[in-house]
Amino acid sequence: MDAARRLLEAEGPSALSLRAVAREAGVSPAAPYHHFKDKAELLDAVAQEGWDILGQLMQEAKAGATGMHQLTALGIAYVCFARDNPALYRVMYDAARDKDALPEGMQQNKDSAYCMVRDTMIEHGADPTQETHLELASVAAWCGAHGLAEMAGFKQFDHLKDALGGERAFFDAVLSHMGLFPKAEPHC
Amino acid sequence: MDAARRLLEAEGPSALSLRAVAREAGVSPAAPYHHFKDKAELLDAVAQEGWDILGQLMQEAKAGATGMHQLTALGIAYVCFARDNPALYRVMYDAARDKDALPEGMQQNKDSAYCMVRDTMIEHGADPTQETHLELASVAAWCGAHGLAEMAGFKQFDHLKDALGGERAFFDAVLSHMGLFPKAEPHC
DNA sequence: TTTCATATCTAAGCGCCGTATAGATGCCAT
DNA sequence: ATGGCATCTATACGGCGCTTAGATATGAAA
Repeated sequence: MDAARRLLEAEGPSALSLRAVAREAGVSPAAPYHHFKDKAELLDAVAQEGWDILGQLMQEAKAGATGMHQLTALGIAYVCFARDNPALYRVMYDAARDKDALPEGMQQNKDSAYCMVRDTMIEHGADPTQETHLELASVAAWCGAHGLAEMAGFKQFDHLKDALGGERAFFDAVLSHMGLFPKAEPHC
Repeated sequence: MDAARRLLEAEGPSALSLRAVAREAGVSPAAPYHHFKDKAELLDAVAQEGWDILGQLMQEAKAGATGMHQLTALGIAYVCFARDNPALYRVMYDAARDKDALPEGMQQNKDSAYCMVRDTMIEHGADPTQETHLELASVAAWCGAHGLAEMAGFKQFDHLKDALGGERAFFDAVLSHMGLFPKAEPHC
């Protein structure tokens, strides 16, 4: 898995073949099959690690903000993670797509990130008895952040980033345009 | 390209190999190379067709709504397209990602869809002189719709769809939670 | 009508991929 | 000392993207 993460960072997701991972780890092409059922299971494990790391980053971001700004901090942390680890982020979503159910650990890590959004909304005014409305708001926030995360790297937006004074400001502006994220404090 | 589209619908994007396309078309594995430089170029062509179709659907959706609801109609049309053509939608974004510049025709088709959002905002009150704000709003709407489009198929949301009385209502609710899309009219 | 360029295709092969099988090696508890 | 277990290798199969070399048809020019 170390080899897989190394390869992913260095060469991107298209270079992440089982054989390449084995080469990087210095073992034969068949060796990984004694640890993972198939390639998908290896990718699942990498993805789960990714959700774990993302969860920690979001936790830290939340701790570094106050009030409703915590929500924006979560969103920014989410998008920055995707920008800094584009290949890993894609593996994480590829693993989640086209699957009836996620592997246990991955579902847990993913849920914990989602629940952080939900909990933050409750802590700052959302009515926890209006379950449907609360979930909708969380899902909308998640969708918005995910959409921005996927597009964050598009060259098309470079002039907007410049006009706003940086990528960070761009993320903040887009998120705050979606009703759910208040404009962030200027620091960090 | 007909063979490619057929395969894409029938077997999903992972089955879309050049050789499979050639088989489906009834020619040798090398034949496609006389029409496309490589596999990516074939996928680009398929993606461009996809943007074209999506643009038409959005145009029709806009024509079928009035006032600010046109914006929601665009969003719903976008998300429904992704739900009905998940494999094609992925090819479209995979072709757009990891590329410095899109092929000419694809960029045009993609821009025309984007401009429809922008224009609709201007037609219904957005100030066209505030260029940056206008673009931000359009980008935010695009991100939100894309995020929802990618997650539309997640099993996790099934209970929400049920609670709201259908997928369509779910899309509408999520989009309207993002500040930019007013709640749609009940029909269609 | 012959000739020749062009478009389209096939056949064969390269190296890489995911995966399966069979067997080797080392370690640890009995 | 022995047997089970975890880990690994060697080898092979078919599919993949792609390349090269050569075949076939078509249509314009001579």
